Amino acid sequence: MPYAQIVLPLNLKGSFTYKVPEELTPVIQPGMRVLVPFGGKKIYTGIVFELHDNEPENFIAKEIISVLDESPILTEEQIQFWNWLSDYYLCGLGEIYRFAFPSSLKLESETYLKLKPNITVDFENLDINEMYLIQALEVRQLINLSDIEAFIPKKEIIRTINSLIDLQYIEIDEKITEKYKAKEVAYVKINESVLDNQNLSEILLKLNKAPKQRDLFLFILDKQTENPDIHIKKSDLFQDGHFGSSHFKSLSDKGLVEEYYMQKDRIEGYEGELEELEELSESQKTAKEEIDEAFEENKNVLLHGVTSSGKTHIYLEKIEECINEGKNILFLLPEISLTKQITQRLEKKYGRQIGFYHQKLTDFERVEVWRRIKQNDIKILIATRNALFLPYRNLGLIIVDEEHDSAYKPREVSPFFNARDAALVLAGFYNAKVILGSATPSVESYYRARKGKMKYVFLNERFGDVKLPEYELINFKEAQESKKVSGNFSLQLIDEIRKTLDDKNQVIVLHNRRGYANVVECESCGYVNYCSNCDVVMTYHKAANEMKCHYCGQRASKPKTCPKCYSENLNERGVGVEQIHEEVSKLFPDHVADRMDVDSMRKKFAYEKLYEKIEDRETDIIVGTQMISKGLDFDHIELVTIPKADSLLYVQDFRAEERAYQLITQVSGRAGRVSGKGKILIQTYNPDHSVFQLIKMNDAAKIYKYFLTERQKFLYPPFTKLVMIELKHRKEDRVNRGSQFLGSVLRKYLPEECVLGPEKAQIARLNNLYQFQILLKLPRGKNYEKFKEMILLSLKEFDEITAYQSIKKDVFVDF
DNA sequence: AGCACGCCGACT
DNA sequence: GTCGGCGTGCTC
Repeated sequence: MPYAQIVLPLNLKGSFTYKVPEELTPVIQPGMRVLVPFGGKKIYTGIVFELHDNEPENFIAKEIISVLDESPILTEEQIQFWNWLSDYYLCGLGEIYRFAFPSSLKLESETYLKLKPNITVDFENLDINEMYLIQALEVRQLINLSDIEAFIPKKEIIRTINSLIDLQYIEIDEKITEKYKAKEVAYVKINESVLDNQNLSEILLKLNKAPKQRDLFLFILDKQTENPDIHIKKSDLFQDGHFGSSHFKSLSDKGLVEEYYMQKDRIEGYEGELEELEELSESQKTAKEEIDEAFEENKNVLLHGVTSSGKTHIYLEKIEECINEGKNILFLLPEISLTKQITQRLEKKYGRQIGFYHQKLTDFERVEVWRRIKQNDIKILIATRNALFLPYRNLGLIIVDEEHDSAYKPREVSPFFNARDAALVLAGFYNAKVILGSATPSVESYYRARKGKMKYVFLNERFGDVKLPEYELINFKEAQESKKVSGNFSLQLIDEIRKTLDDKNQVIVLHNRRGYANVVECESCGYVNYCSNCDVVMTYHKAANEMKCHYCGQRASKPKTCPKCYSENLNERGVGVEQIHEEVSKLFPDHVADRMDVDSMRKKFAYEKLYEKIEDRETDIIVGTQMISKGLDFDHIELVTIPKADSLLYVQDFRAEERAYQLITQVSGRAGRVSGKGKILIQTYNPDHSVFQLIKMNDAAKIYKYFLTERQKFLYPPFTKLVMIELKHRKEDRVNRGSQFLGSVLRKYLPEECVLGPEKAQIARLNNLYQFQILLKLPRGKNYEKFKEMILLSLKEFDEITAYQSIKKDVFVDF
């Protein structure tokens, strides 16, 4: 098989064909990383996806420079998974590769070269470039590929390196990886196989000739048996000068002890005792049995458990079972800041078998987790969506917590995929099971479960007989008419808050809109402050005293007079959370009201500080955006209020009502977690709105039935498949015409009623790019695959027009 | 995606 | 006279 299909970390579709040099044919395998030249002077780390012997017809394949792995870094399951993602989400393998791998695992021209140790170079047979490079390496030891450009012509670089690697003079240095190693602390332990064999006396006998080594061995063994959960720092061994590192090295060479590296802060968490699980309540037991049944039938599970029903508890049981079967677990969360509770409970029990993987890790930390996963060193990985790409072995269970959360499919980063749906597919490749958990499942998952494609498990009670909170609707219109209001608060609402505060309990006020005022408008001439990069009005932030664009982040100072007509009558419209916070502070001057939104939480540890403040009950009222719906599990919050609930529904999105329901239900879950006397006050102009009425009834089956009926009526998912194509360009005219053209091509291949648009995007210009959208509403079922091929065909036809090539296209499947 | 090549305007 | 803007084409 002298040819290989290589995926490169570029946003190009498909793979590239390279020739496998003869000496590499015995070692190369799909899933391994290789170094390949690309486009004149660049070198990339690519991945072998396929080996074959079809000589390309239209070009001459370049040769693979070297193979970087001894065994495939991408498992077979991952290769299947990547192919699926690429097919399903219409994205390139290169994009997936880019996203999936930590950058140290895909070094490019930043890759460093070094001389092989102990070599004698025969300069006679080198050409001039090769000599330059060797000489440069003798002086500098490490050189990256870009540096080489300074003294070797670009076109000669690859050939020169190639030839020197062939001659065994130089090699690739993984310097970047090693550079980070210093940040970790070395720990030591007795080799596990030694402990298993139990033939200690034999070992000690052999060590008798080396008393220092024997003592050291015993010292480590002692510490380890004393408390198996403790980690022994390598540096501690040598502290009193009794042992030296050579003693340790000898032991390590004999295979008796080994060292391992960990981040320091990771270990500090779980020095406590092991915690046994509390027993499950009756309803939890039933739920767990239902899950067991489902797994036996090879079905995945949607665990719909109301807030505080103890879903985590059930997860823990399943995790334990899974570990006992020798399988590993992936625990997915929408964002890593939510790990607190689950981590605390798991760490006590599983200690060093837990790993974390998320967007905030440094590159080296990511590589470290890769290594540990590959070595089967992590049993439970707590992670965000980017962890779907790790080289798992033995994966037995994936838990997707808060499965409805939109953080599972962010719109900003390509490739665009929904981690929840991808997890289901990935699990399939590993023959692993999935539990999707949520108090407010997405309509799609609910439907899937109700259709029998997954098992639906409903946990309808809070743990420990705690009652669910009660909902009450306040008619703000009536309150206004009878003059029983103060600002945005009805007197009834104020009264309820006061009562709660008088009882020394805490109150949450939800207002899901950042800033102080949405718009600052000139009363004389109507001027409003637009962002210069986007077609969006800027929001006034009083706390920071500036105007902010919530889309591109641009900031500007707040005008004192109208920049157009110099009038001083600037009017603020649209209520933001800062304003609600201000009102609350004025209404309850004797109580502490804190604000929680992305703007006030930007400072380091701001979140932690506020969290503690709430925990210590130094804060009485927490005013915040949707941020407060997550992770705030406190015992003394008894009242949740939503003064301007209508704003949750005024969003132009077919999921707006679902989102509103989810947000309201999630914040509601913060109330009365212990007392069972939680109360939710929804203040609205439309108390008769179905969504509010249904929330008040607190009947999940009914509200999902309502959502599903609406979706069916207007042909939205889960009854159709949505694909959205977004086109962007700096020139409005260009992208306008381009999208018209693409629209006409799509209409040529797809049924007329399936193609909607193109239309200007809701934000017509973002970051100086004009955006147009085409929405495809496609039927589910067999035809869908055909239609998707038609989409690909249309995009290809579109790409053939050179004038449109500079238009950026993003395709969102399952929009 | 990145990069080279090539063709037009505003500068030492 | 050139520097540098970006439109276009190509990468196994």
